Amino acid sequence: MTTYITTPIYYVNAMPHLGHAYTTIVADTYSRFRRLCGDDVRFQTGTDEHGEKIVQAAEEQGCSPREYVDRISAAFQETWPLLDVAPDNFIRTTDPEHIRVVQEILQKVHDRGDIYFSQYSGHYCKGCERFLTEKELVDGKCPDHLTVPEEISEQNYFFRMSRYQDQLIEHIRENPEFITPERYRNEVLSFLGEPLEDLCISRPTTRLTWGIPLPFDEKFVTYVWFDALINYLTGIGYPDGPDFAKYWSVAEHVIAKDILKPHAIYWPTMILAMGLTPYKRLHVHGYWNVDETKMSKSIGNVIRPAELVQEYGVDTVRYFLLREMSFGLDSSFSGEAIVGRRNSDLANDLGNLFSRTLAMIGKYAGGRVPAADERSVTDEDRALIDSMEAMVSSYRSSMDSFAFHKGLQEVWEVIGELNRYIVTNAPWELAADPGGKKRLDTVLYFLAESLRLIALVVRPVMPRAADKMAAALGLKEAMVTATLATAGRWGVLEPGTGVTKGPQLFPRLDTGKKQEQKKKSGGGKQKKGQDKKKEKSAATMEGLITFDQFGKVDLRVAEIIAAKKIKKADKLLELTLKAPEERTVVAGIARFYQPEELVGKKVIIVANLKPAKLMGVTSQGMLLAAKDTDEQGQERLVLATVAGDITPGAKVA
RNA sequence: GGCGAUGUAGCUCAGAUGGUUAGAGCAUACGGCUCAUAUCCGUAGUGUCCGGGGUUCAAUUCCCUGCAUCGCCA
Repeated sequence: MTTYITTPIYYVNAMPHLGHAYTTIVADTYSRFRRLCGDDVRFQTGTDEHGEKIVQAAEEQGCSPREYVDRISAAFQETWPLLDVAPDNFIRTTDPEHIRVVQEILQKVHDRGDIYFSQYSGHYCKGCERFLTEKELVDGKCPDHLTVPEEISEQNYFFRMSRYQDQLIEHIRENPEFITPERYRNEVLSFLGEPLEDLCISRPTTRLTWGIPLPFDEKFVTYVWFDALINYLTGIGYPDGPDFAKYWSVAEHVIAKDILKPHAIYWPTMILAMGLTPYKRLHVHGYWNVDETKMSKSIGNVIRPAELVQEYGVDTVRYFLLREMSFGLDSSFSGEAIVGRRNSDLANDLGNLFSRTLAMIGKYAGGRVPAADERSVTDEDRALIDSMEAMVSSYRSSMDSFAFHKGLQEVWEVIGELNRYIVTNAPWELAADPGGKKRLDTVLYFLAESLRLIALVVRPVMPRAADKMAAALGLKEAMVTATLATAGRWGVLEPGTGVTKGPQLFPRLDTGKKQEQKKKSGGGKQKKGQDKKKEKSAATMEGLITFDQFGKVDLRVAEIIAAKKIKKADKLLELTLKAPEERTVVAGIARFYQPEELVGKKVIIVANLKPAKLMGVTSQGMLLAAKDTDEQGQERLVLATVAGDITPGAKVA
């Protein structure tokens, strides 16, 4: 079998973020899974580098488009190894070979009569890089960019997409797996219920030069999609590379839902126009919401993959992303959720299972996997074999249909079963019983063999952890690179194999606070309930607040326009602030600041603090200030302020 | 405005061609074990299955309607 899996090529107007990481980890995991199934796999990702926005971004940074795209593209290429993502090919739309093939295809489609020249005019929004319809305008402005679009009349080349509409509808109807999950297939079909408009595929060089020139008209360059989508072909050597036919016939694309239309409609019609067969499957996933709001640069909650890996480790990040999101739906991302998964699924369930099993083989069997004794195999043991084999097969079908969350859930079900198996068989009791040796050996073999299977199926998701597991189990290189066909069944582990416990697979993630608490309790045994409770609440509370909670605090810059002492209060000053409305705030800073030196200062206030009456004056908010004690034991206090000039009332966040 | 989806335990979600006690994980409470990463195992609880109406012997499940959220389209 052969597999060709792709991510979209990422537009280089942004640095890699969580969304990019998820799509790419999905594709990487799938490629590793197919290799585990013994497939010949080709996995491709890359960057999309042409277009107006790139020119603008480059200008803003004072460099050439070329320099700019090289830099951002490099950032993507450097990110993937950090996530243990290993593509076979990284393609760039500025690669000479790509450019050559795009031109070849344009010429071909043009020759077939599917590209025509036409004039039109409309409201062009630079921010959107497209023409807006009358109805889209709000007060004559682009609703997204709040700018008045330019009236542009121009001639351009169009791709006759409409010609392939019926053929596409038929293809989607006949191939239920063409677009998955089903909701997106329905969405596409519903969109195709209306007549398709032809696709504008060019930009005049008077307006844009950073693009691929049309081979049949040098006064135009190719517009984004026609250039970008073709990467899926150029990356495998279209039209006559030796591997092209082999990989194209099994092509699968992974995308986020925001680029469904280009991939489910533009792309297949383009392929049909070239005389090729459409890709095999399109897998559409949802968004990660970060702390209840969508990820967005302006809110500042962009998650950087590299930072995540540094904080939680690559295996935990990969596991979390794949386990937490039902493929196709949106999910929420939070530090709390990732720590929860790490501690309960990875540390408590899986890590501890390995730890206890390997420790027992060390202690009770001299560190070598004992042979199972045929005659002491029980019904429960046979049921365990059934469970393990059933797990491998359902895991396989879940992973194959991109239900990663389900596949992992199935693996964790047998992990739970194994933890129960240990308790019911109590190897420590068998070890204490002089006649329990044979049964003990059997139980230990069953555990070790089960762990081997778990290490095998977990590999596509957590390659590093799988390596550690394999090493701990003393597996030979051949077993490490084994496939499900050769190693995905019971009884492969050879008795006598030497195991080593090694370091913890997944140490529990503690917070500083929790560790402090541990020290305070002196490590001594306390009343169990109490102690446990404290530990747990410390772990969940962590002393951290969510972005939402922080967002509730309305911090603003305020200018002090008047200040006076409050009679009979030696610490308090009554301040009149502009923020931007006028308000009165009472501040306990009289010992550190004279009223006159404060006027004109721009300070930071909490604007939505519940008003309070101090010495008869109502205070609407509070000032932020830092306080400490100097070497002489003198208290010092300094008001928090802003580093540059800014309008009173400006929000601080 | 049109089309569609979703609304189930504190949280994240699964589920039933309509049929006696509606599920899982996490969280919570209690108990047990000691091989293990203060881990593991067991027990317990909670739900007007979004509101209202209808069909039916019977609806959370089907139909209609309302509300809320979201998506696509215009």
